[in-house]
Amino acid sequence: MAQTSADTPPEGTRAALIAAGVALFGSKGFAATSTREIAARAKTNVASIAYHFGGKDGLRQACGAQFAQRLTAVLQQAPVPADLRPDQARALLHAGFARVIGFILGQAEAAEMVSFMLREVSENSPIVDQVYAGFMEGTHRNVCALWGLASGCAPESDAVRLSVFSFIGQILYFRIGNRIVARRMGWDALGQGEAAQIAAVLLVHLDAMLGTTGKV
Amino acid sequence: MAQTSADTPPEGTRAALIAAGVALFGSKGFAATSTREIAARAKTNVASIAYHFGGKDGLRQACGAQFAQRLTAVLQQAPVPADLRPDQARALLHAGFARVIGFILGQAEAAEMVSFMLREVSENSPIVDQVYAGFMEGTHRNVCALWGLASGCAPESDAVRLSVFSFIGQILYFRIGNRIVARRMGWDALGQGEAAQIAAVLLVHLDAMLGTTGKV
DNA sequence: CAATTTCAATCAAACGATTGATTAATTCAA
DNA sequence: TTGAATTAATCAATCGTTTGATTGAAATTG
Repeated sequence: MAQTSADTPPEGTRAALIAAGVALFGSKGFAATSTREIAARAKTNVASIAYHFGGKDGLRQACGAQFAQRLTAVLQQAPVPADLRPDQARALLHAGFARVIGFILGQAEAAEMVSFMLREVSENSPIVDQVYAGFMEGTHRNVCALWGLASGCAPESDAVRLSVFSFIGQILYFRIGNRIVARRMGWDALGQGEAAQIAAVLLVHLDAMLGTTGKV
Repeated sequence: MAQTSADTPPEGTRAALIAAGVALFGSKGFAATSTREIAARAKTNVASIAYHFGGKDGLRQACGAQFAQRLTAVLQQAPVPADLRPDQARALLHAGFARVIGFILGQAEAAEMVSFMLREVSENSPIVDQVYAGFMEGTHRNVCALWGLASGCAPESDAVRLSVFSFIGQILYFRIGNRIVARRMGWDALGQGEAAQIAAVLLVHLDAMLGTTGKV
């Protein structure tokens, strides 16, 4: 077993395999990616996969773990003070979502990560359970707390929880369907400038949705 | 040849193979689905795939074609009159989206279809080109026309086009991430009742977004 | 200090299993 | 009888995994 400190910094073969795994699993799919192709991209031997992760499935799990770890770092969520004024909560939502949108739509790294997790979700993979319990639910709960304060609704009400999901869905759609959007918009690709333009529209939607949450 | 009218249950080997293909490609992915598994589900022989579609890739294309055909039938879009009043346009948007949401979130058939096309999109498959040119762009343009009339903005403005994409993204997210949503909401699954609850929230968002489109 | 052992890590090569595709024979309806 | 449709059997290619050998740097020993 690898006794290297499996942590943040560059690490060598193990990290290279995970990076190759996320990229290839994300773009081609788990089953469509051969272990030989992963090893080639990571500039190592096929047997390294079995050595470091026990097999192709082990590498898949490691990719899922790195997903949660990386996204947790981006979110850097702080506990929500309960005595926040609505405008303060709204400002925090704006800032937080602006950072998330910038990452999801602006960073090439995010494209691979989202694609990878998207596949896991649609295959109902056990990795999704880990990621959900590990950070998805907590993150969603925190956002709901802010959304509730900003909109004047109960944070855990159905309306708030569903609205938060809806807004996240808007962000992810532009990441997943970026080629379709780019074609329809006449863009060459979804780069930094286009991401900023989308972010501006989405933040307007955020205000609009906050103003009507719970008005069913 | 089997050229009878398209119905729900098996109508022939060809239709059974397409149905099996959409279901399996959608849930497991194209590469992860073997031709033998497809044949078994369609209750026929492996060689039937090559006979009817020329091979596995031919079946994939046929599945894509059926996707466009089926969704076109659901959308049943009529040309948009140019002299529509804003409230009439808004009413048409409400009705149309309500029907689409009901189909996407309420029909089990839609789950397979969306999963199938989702994979094609994230693999940047040539099938996406056909579906985009065949009906995606035209449909989006029609919705933009209504959205522009209802919001008072130019139909082909960046704000309108991006807002329409955003709203579609909300719908698709609940279809794709239905298991995550269900878990967070405490639901057993996403059934008819839950779909109606989501639809209510989304239609509120529609009004909210229509009111602020172009107010960047 | 030098010689030896230990061990994580990587490699080329090979394994059995499964893949999509093909073939020739057979069935079935008109 | 004829042509379309289906079948069982087989093909080469590729899959994930395993194996035994090799490396170089620590750890141990004399």
